[in-house]
Amino acid sequence: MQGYDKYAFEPFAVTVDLAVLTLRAGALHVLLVERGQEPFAGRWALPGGFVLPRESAETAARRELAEETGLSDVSGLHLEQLRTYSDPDRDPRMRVVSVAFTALLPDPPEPHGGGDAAQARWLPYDQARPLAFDHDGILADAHDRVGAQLEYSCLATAFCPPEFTLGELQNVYETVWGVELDRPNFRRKVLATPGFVEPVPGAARLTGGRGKPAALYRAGTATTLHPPLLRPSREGRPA
Amino acid sequence: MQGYDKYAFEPFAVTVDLAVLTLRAGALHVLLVERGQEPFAGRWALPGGFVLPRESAETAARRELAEETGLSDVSGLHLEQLRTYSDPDRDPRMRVVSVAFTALLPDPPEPHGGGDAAQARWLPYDQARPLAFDHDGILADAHDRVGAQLEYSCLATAFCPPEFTLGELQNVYETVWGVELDRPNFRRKVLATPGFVEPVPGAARLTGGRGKPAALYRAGTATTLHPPLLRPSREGRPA
DNA sequence: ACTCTTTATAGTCGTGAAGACTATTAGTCG
DNA sequence: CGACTAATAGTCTTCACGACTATAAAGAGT
Repeated sequence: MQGYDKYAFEPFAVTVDLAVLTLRAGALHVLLVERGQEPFAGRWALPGGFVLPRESAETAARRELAEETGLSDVSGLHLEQLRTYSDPDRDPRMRVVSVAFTALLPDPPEPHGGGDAAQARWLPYDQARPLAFDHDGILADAHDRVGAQLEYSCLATAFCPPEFTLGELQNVYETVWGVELDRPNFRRKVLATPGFVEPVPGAARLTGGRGKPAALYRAGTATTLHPPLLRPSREGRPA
Repeated sequence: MQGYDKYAFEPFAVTVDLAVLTLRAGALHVLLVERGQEPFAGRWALPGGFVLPRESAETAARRELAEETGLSDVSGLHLEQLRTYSDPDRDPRMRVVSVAFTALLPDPPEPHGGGDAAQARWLPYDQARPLAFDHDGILADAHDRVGAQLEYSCLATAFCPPEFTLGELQNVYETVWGVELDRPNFRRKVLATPGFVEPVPGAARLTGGRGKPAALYRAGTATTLHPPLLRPSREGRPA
C-alpha cells in the first residue's frame, strides 16, 4: 500500500462477532442472539455489532460482550481475537468484514437479553447449528482454537470461577475435548506444572454434597504450559 | 448486529499486510518495501495493499504476495492469516483496518521490485526495524506465531524446497528459534513422527561440498505433530 | 596416498513424564 | 453404622528425550 488514492478502495463495513463460551451443567454452551430481521430472521446468530469510528476491534468486542451478557464488569474476562472473516458474499446485503473473537466465561449469568438483540440465551454447543451467515464456521473455529489452547496454555482457568477445585478444572478439559481423563494423573500433571494453579490455604469446597471435600485453587501466574497437557488418543499408539 | 442502518456504521478501508519470511544464508529474512510517500517516506514497510471489492482478505493477500515476490506460482506457498490490526490511529491519514498474514518461502527469489512499490528487498529479520506504521508489532507477532507453530505443526517444511535434507530442516528450527539442537536427537524425533517427512528413495545431496552426503526427504502428509517438538530451555529444569 | 576435517547417521544410557491402576481418606445419604 | 461417592496418595511400567559416543562417507591439505 503506497499512495492512498481515495478512489482506489472500496469502503467496507467492519463488525465484530463473538463466540462466547461457557460451561453449564457439564456441557459446553455458547451465547446466541435470535435475529429479528431478514436475512436469517428467526435464526440464531453469534452476538456482535459494528466497530465504532474511534474503536479498535478489541474495544468493540469488549463493549459488545458487556452489552450482550449484561455483566457489569467484563474487564477480567478472557477475550481473544480469533480470525477475520472477509468472504465477499458472507452477508447478502453488503460488504461486511468481521473480526471474530472468542470469550470464555466461568459462571454463566442469564443473558441480558436487552440491547438491540431480540433475544439472547445460552444454547448447548451441539444444538447451536445451523446459525445465520457464516457463523457455523466461526463457532467451529472458536471451538478448535480453544481446544488447542487448552493444551499449551493456562486458558482452562478462564472457564472457572476465581477459586475452583481440580475436579472443576478437569471438567473443563473433558468437556471441551470431549474425552475422559484419569483423575489422579490429571492432578499430578497440573500440580507439577509450576504457576498453573496455586492452592488456597485451608479452603475446601464440597463439589455438590457427596464425597470428600476438594481443596480450592486459584489461577497461577503462568500463562503457558511447558510441557503441554496433550489431549489423548489423537493418533493413538500405532501398531 | 441486527438491523443494518446505513448510517449506523463508519466505512473503513480494509487492507492486507504480509509478513513474508524466508531463510537466506542461515538467517531469517523478511520481505520489505520502501515507502515512497508520506507518512513514513523512505521507511521500510511490510508489503500489502487494499482488499478489492470482490476479494476476500485471503485472495487479496495471495495476489499481493505474487505481485511483490514476482513469483509466477504462489499457489503452493504457505499463507496464513495472522491477526487483524484495527487501532483507530494506526494510520495517520484515515481509518484503515488491516488483516495481517504470514507467508513462508523456501528459496528466496530476488524480489520483483516492480508493482507499485518503490523498492522491494529481503532484509535480515534483526535489521528490519524500525518499520512504518505498526509493522514492528505485526512482524514480531508473525515471528512469535511461526516459532510457536514449529512446535506442533509441520510448518517447518514450508521453509524448505520440495526435497530437503534433515540438516536443512533442522536449520529452520534453529534459525527461527535461535537455539542449537542436537543433530542425532532431532533426527530421531523427526523420523519417529509419522507423516512428518518421507524419504526420497536413492537420492542424496551434498550440503555444500564437504561431509557425507545427506539423504533427501519430502514433506509428509501430516499437518500436526503429535507429540509436539518442543523448543528447549523455556523454563529450564527448576532446581 | 594418507590424514584431517566435516557432516551424516547409528546407537547407548539414564532420567523423567505419563498412562494404567490400586489404596486410602473424608465426606453425605439411607 | 455401613454403603456410596469423590478427592487424594502412591505404585509400576513404558517410553520419550537429553546427553553422549561411535561410525561412515565425503572433500581438503600435505
